[in-house]
Amino acid sequence: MAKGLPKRSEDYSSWYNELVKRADLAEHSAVRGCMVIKPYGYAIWEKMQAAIDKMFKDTGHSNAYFPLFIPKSYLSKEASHVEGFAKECAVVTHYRLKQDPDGPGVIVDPEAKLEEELIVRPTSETVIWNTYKNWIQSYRDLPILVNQWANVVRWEMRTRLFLRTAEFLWQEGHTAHATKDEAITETLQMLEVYARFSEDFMGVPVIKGVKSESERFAGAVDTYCIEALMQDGKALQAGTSHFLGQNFAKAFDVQFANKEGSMDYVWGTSWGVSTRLVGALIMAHSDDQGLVLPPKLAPFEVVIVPIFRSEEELEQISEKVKEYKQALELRGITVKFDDRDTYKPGWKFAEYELKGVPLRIAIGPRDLEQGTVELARRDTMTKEVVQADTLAEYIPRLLEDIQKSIFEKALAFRAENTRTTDTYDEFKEILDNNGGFVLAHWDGTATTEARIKEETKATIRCIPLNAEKETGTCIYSGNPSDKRVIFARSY
RNA sequence: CGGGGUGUAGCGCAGUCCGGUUAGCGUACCUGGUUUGGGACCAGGGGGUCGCAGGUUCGAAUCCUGCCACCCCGACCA
Repeated sequence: MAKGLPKRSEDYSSWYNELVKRADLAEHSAVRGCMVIKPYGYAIWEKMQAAIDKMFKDTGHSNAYFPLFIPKSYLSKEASHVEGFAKECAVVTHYRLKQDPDGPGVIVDPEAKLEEELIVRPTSETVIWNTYKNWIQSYRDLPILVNQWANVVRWEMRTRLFLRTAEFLWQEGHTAHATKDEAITETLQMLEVYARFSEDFMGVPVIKGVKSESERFAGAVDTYCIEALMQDGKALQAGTSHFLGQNFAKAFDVQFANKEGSMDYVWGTSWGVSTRLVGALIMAHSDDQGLVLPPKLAPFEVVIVPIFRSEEELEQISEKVKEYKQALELRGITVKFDDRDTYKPGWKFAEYELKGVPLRIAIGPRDLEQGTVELARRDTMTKEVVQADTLAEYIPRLLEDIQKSIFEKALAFRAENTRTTDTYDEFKEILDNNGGFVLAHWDGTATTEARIKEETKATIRCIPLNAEKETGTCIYSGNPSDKRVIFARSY
């Protein structure tokens, strides 16, 4: 039977790629480095968007939209920002095509060269700050709390479905504030929003922290992040929130008259999460059977599979199913009834397991007689027969339980794969044998960080916000350190 | 851009070393029948510029030359 996925434990990479394709989430496009997100995969992203967007609205943010193209000169206004992004940008140089005089097809019209090249946005700080300059005169215009849902392009050399593609979908929030404190508060608030989303909706536990200087966003004063651990022991940065200081305000000359009547530069933040979260979701929970989706993000939470021999039997079942389905939908549960006669029940079972549907109800003649249904949980792969009239009551609780236990399983996995060490030898041994997060002392220098990265491929994922003060010595240099940081190999 | 690999039916592959009828297998697809509580079975059927271009040869998926594409590992990164 050639239907199974590659084993997760044997070849994580193939397992992931196969799963993404077989669960109908996405595929590589013919266009270099780009991805086609298929309807089922996109439905998950839409669920994420809806939940995240609501959290933004609840914290006072509004959506807006800024241009896809950035004039080259904008990008060069903030020195470190350019340096960070210049290498990976797509550039528009012409605005017209014409018939090829030497044959069929079209060529770029050399007459139609742009005066100034346009960069396809890799991120929008520059266009947005250029716009904010016109929006802000006085402290009364502040704060500006804006988010945009958009696509961005980064010409990555190597791509992986959802985790790294040349074009990806994301949201980027860009806020402007009158004071430093307010901007920092905003930065941390949004980090908290991301952490809550990840844990409460995705069921993925994360560590909140701040990036070391070398991992910092180009143009930021501080980059905060949430770091998640995948099942292969590698870390994944799931979201970032940047305190920009006055860097972009200075680069774009965004000043305002403060209460005291003097001019001051605006303080900024930016923060984002992307379709990479779908990748995180897949890698955090799925198994050899396929995807495991937390109910809150599943395109549908329950699938009903009828088991029938004849048209009449299907009709009888369908009648009951309509009843059950309605009762569940009244409770806000999304239900899909798959009454196709072109696929057999066993095939459907396997298919919905591959797609990670949290709960499956099977109902056949036997159940009709006894007023029962068979309930199967995707996360634990357990089955039980329950009285149909208890469903409306029982399923909402069960879904909550699934949501919770998926998170707890991931949390337990992280706990098992988080280790503490004080020696470099053990550090290397842990990375090679177990992977996962390694808590170790670091002397705070970029040199040490770079050496460790070079020798072990592990990077400092973050300096945890809740790190306890603890004196120790750097595992690499032996120099003093006052707290442990998190190392891991990462995506 | 460096190192390795692969291009043959929608997908996965064999065949290439050592050239030889009509290019094959699994799966998917279509038709008919029997089936249906864990990816059904039987029978029949359709589907191929063998990555592209050129060359060698009576004859090329197979040998030679050039090109292209994709994948994996590295550098870059949400």
